[in-house]
Amino acid sequence: MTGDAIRAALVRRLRLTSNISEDDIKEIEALPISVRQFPAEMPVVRDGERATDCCLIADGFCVRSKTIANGKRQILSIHIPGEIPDLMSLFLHVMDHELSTLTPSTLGFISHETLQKLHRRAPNIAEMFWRDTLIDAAMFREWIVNVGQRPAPSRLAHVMIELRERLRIIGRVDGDHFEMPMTQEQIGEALGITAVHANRVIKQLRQEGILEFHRGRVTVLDERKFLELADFDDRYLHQSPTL
DNA sequence: TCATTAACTGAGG
DNA sequence: CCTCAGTTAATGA
Repeated sequence: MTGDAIRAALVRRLRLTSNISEDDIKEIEALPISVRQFPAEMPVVRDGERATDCCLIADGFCVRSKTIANGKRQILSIHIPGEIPDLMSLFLHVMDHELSTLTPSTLGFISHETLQKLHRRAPNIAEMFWRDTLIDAAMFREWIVNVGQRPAPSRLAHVMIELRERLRIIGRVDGDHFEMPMTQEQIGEALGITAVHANRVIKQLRQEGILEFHRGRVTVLDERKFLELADFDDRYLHQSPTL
């Protein structure tokens, strides 16, 4: 995949989630990007590392996570093509968590220097990145509520629906199914439960006729029950651009 | 390797 | 007594 295709992934998302102008699109299309391929389950930026670039996902799924002293890992967020998961490293240079791939991924790296110059030159783009970062924080608040307060089946349904609604924006929901390329171990790490319990929860949703989950693909069988279980309100995603 | 399930255990309501 | 969830272990795809 070329730099052009990677910039296109970002532009596509910004067109759908913000009021980006044609001039600003030209700015983004002129950004120097270095492209790198990563295999599945590979760290991209490690906890404690000093980042010099921000990472734009062109293709693949990534997660942000933290690992505690006893080795247990908490997955904090899931990221999809068109997103810049470590945008905050532009101002918080030393990573306080890890970014890693879930699937083989094509990533574009934009230097902090380039982005800082862009911020000064194009305040509208700076505002869009501000907005992205605030939405990121809103998603973390929702994640905390999810893991801290919802029962496990609702936790799973909520994470699934959030992922689906974000995939929908980039045109990656196909009818009643969408990709969630995670093992049950990883789902457990996202929900704060063991892999065995994640399996029990999936089994329960399957038996209740709500969904099917197989090889990283979710198929929704009963949308009404699914929504009710997830207790999902998309307000926190702030999807429509401010008008 | 990952998914599945049973059996047992304990916390907590 | 019931539900939820961790642990362990066996087995299947």
